[in-house]
Amino acid sequence: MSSTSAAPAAKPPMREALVAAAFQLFLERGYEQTTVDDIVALAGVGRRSFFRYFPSKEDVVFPDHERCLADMTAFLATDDEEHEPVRRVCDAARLVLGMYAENPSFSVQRYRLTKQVPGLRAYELSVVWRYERALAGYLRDRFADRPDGTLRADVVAAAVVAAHNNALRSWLRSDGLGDAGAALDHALGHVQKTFGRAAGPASAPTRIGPLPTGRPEDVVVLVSRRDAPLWRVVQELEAARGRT
Amino acid sequence: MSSTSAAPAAKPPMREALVAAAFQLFLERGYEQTTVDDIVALAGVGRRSFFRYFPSKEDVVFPDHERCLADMTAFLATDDEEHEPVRRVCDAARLVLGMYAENPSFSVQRYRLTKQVPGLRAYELSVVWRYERALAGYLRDRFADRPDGTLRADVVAAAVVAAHNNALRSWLRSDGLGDAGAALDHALGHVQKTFGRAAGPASAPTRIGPLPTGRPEDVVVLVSRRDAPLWRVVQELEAARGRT
DNA sequence: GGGACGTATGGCACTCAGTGCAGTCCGAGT
DNA sequence: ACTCGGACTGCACTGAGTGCCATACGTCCC
Repeated sequence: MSSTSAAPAAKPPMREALVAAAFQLFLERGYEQTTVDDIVALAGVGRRSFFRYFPSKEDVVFPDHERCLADMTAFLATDDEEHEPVRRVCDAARLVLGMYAENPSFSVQRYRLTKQVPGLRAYELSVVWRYERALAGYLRDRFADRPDGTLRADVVAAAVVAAHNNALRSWLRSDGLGDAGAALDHALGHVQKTFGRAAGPASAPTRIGPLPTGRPEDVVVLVSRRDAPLWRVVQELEAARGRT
Repeated sequence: MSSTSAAPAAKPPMREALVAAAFQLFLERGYEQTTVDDIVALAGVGRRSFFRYFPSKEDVVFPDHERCLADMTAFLATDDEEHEPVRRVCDAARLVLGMYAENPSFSVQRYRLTKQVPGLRAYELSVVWRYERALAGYLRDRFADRPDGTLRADVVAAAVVAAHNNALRSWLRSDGLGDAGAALDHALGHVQKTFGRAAGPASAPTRIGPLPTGRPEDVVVLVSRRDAPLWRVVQELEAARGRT
C-alpha cells in the first residue's frame, strides 16, 4: 500500500517509452504513415499494451491533457467565492498554458503535427471543448442569479478559450521562444476588460435611473442609445416638431 | 449539358436513401450498434456506394453542413464593406441556424444522437470549428488595421459561435417547438452590445437639433428640461418599465 | 443499329484501429 | 512452496475505410 494508492509517484516507464517511440516515428514519417504496430515494435512491447495505456492512437499525442483537465477541475472546485468569476477562469486558463510551457519543444512538435493531421485536430478540438465546458460550468454556477446567466457564462468561457488559444498559437508559431505568459496576460487582459466587473456593459448607458424630483426648469441630461426606445421617441418628437 | 453543370438540381436519390436508412437504424438501435453494412443492406445498395457519398460513417449524420459552410463562406465573401463587421458575422450565424430550422424534427433527432455519442460530438466540434474559423478569418480581415486585430477577431468569432450554440441548443432541447430565431436574436444581441462598435473613439455628445444618422448602437446624450415634452415621455417610459 | 465512351454502381480483397479472451510472467504476502 | 493479483503478451475477431476491377446504363458519334 506504499505508493500505489496514495499518489501516482511510480509512473510506469512503458508509458514514456511508448510516447517517445511514437513521436520519433511520427516526426520521421508522419502520423498516418505510422501504424500502432510500428510503435510497439520500436518500443519493444506488445501491441495490446499500447491500448492499455492509450485508449486510441490519438491519445498518445496528448499524454498529459487528462491530468491537466483534472487539475483545472480541481482548481475551479476549490473556490472560496471570494474571487471575481472572470478573473478566476482566466487563472484557470493560465493553468493550461503552464502545461504547454513545461515542455516547449514537445509542445511545438505536437503543434506541427496537429496542424496538418485532420484527425489530430479533431481530437484537440474535443479536448479544448472539455476545458471550455469546465469553465462554462463554473461560470454558470457563479452567474446563476443573473438574468442571462448561462448565456453569459458560455460566451465568457468561449472568449477566454479563444484568447488563450490565440496567445498559445502565436507562442507555438514562434517555436516556443517568446514569452508565453506575457502573451497570455495581454490576451486575457482584453477579455477581462470586456467582461470583468459588473453586469452588462450594455445596460448601464440605457439605464435612466431613479427619476429625481426637482424644479421644472431644471436641465436634465439623458443618456440613451440609438436602438433604445427612448431614442425612437425623440425621433418622433422631432418629426412632429418639424411638421409644425 | 442541361442540368449537370449549372445547378445541382438532379440530386441522386441514393444519398437521401442512405441518410434515411441510416437514421432509421441509428434511432432504433443506436449509432455504434449500427454498422455500415446494416445501412447499405437496408438501403439496398452496395457497401462501396456508401463511402462514395459519405467519406465516413459520421458524415451521414451531418449531410448538409458542407453546403451550409459553403453558403456562409460565400455570404462573407460578398461583402461590400458597408456593413458593421460584428453585425455581419451575427447575420452569418443566423444563416447556420436557418439550416437547422429547415428540418426541426431532423435536427432534434440528430441532436439527441450527437449528445450521447462521443464520436459524433467530436465530429460536430470540428464542423463548428470550421464555421468559427470562417467568421474569424472574415473579422481578421476587417480588423487588420486595429492594434489587436487578430485577437479581437478570434474572441468575437468565439463569442458569436458560443451565443449561437447557446440559443440553438436551448431550442433543440425544446424539441424544436420554441422560436429559434427569437432566441438567437436575443443571444446575438448580447454579443453585439458587448463588441459592436466598442473600439471607436467616443463621439462628442450630440445636441438634438437636426437628427443625425448613425449606427444603432451609438450612445447618444440628450439634454432636456423637466418642463419639456421629452422629460414627460421619459417618465412614462420609466413608469411602464416599472410595471413590467 | 452498333460501337466507343464516361459515369454510376457493385463486388472483392486488403490495411489498420480497436476489443475480448486466454495464457504467461513476476513479485508479494502467508 | 503455494497462491494470489497485477502487468504483460499473443491471438483471433469486428468494423471502418480504401484501391482495384468488373459491370450496367445512358449518351454521343458514326
